[in-house]
Amino acid sequence: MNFTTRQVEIIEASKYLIGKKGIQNLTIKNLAKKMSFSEPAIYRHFKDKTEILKALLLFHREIIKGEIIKILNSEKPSLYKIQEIFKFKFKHIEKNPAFVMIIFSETSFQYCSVLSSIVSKIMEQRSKKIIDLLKEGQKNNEIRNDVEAEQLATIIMGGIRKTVLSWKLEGFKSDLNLEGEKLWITIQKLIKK
Amino acid sequence: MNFTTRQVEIIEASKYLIGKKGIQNLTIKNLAKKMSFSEPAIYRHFKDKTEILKALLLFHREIIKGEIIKILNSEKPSLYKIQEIFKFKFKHIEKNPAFVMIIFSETSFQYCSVLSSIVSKIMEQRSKKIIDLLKEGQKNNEIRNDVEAEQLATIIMGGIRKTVLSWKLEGFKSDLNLEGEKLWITIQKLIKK
DNA sequence: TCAAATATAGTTAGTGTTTACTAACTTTTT
DNA sequence: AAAAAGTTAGTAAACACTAACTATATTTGA
Repeated sequence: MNFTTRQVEIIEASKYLIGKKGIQNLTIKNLAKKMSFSEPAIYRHFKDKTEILKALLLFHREIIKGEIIKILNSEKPSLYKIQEIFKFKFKHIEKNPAFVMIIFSETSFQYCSVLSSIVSKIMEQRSKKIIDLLKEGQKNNEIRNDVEAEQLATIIMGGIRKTVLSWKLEGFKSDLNLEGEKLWITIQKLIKK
Repeated sequence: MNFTTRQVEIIEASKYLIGKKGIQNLTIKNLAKKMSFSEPAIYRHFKDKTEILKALLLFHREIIKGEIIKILNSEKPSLYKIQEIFKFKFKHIEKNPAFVMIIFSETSFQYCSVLSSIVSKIMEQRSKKIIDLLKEGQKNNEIRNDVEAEQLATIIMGGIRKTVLSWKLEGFKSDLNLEGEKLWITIQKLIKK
C-alpha cells in the first residue's frame, strides 16, 4: 500500500485515461504517452498491467475510506451520518468524474480473479458500514424498525449507483448534486421513523 | 428489427459468449468457433461487430418488452403490476445469467456512441414505465404521495441492479430469487400508503 | 573526500499474439 | 444462371511485454 511518487503519478495517469474514455483506453502505450516516457519505463514501476489496476483500486479505496471514517467518528445521529456519506459520495463523484468510469469498470474486471475479488471486497466493506449505521439508527429509534437494514442499504446504495449511471449515460449533462439531493429527500422520508 | 434465422443464431451465440466470460469474450474468432464455421462467414450476416452488439441489444429489448407489456395490460392494481415486473426481472435473470453480463456490459459500450445511445434509450424507457405505474398508484391512493415517483423509480431500479451486482460479484452463489423477494418486501413496505 | 561500484530509471528496437476484417474462390440453394 | 452462404489464406493494426543498452543517482570503501 506504500507507493513511490512515480507509482502515484502512474496511478493518476491511469485514472485520467480511464476517466476520459473508459477502461479500454488504459493501454501501456497511452499510459507511456501521458507520462511522456517510453513504454518499457512503465515496467520499471509495475510488474504488469494488472498490478497497475490493483494499485489504482487500492489507492482509490484509501482516499474514500479516510473520508468515511471521519464521518463515522463524529458524534452525530446515525441518520445524519448516512446523509453525510450520501452527500460526500455525490460531491466526490462530481469532482472526479473519472471515478465514475472506475466504479462501473468494476464489472469489467471480472475476467481477472485478482481484481474481481478486490472490487468485491470494497463493495462488501462499504455495504457493511451502511448496514451498521442503519442498525444503530434503528436501535436509537431514528430509523424505522419494520424493515431490514440489509435491504435498506441495498436500496440506498443502489439508488446512488442508478443516479450516477443515468448521469453518465446522459453524457454528464444534468446536475448530479441536485439529483443526489432529490434522492436523499425521498430516502430520508422513506426510512426515518 | 427483422432478423434471419442465422442472425438470431449468431445473436444467441454472442449472448452465450458474453454470459460465459464477459464482453471481452465476444470475439469474431470465438463466435465463429461457437457457430462451427469460419470467421468470414460471420460477415455474410452482419456488416461488423458493432452491428452484432446492436442486434443483441435490440433483440434482448424486444423479449423483455413483450413480457412487460403483458403485465401492464392486465387489469390489476399498480402496486401489483410493479410487483409482477419486479418478480419477472429476477426470474428472468436467474434463468438467463448471461443477461447479467449484458446488463453490466452496458457501461462498457460507451466508447461507441451508437451502442451507448441504444443502452441509454432502453434504460430511459424502462424508467418511464415504472414512473408511470408509480404515478398511477399515487393517484389511486395505493402508493404514498409525499415522495416523488421519479425518485421511487430510481430506488426500485437501483435496488434491483445492486442486488444483481452483488450476486454476480459473489460468483452467483446466493439464491437470487430469494434476495429479490426480501428486497420486494422492504420496497413494498416503504412505498405503499 | 572522492573515485569506483552499484542500483535505479530511463532508452531503442523488437517479439509474439490477438484483433477485426478482406480478397478471392467454392459450394449450395433458389 | 445467379444469388446466397460458405471456404482458405491472408492483412494491418493494436496489444502486453522483453532484451539489451545507457544515463543518472546513490552508496561504499580506501
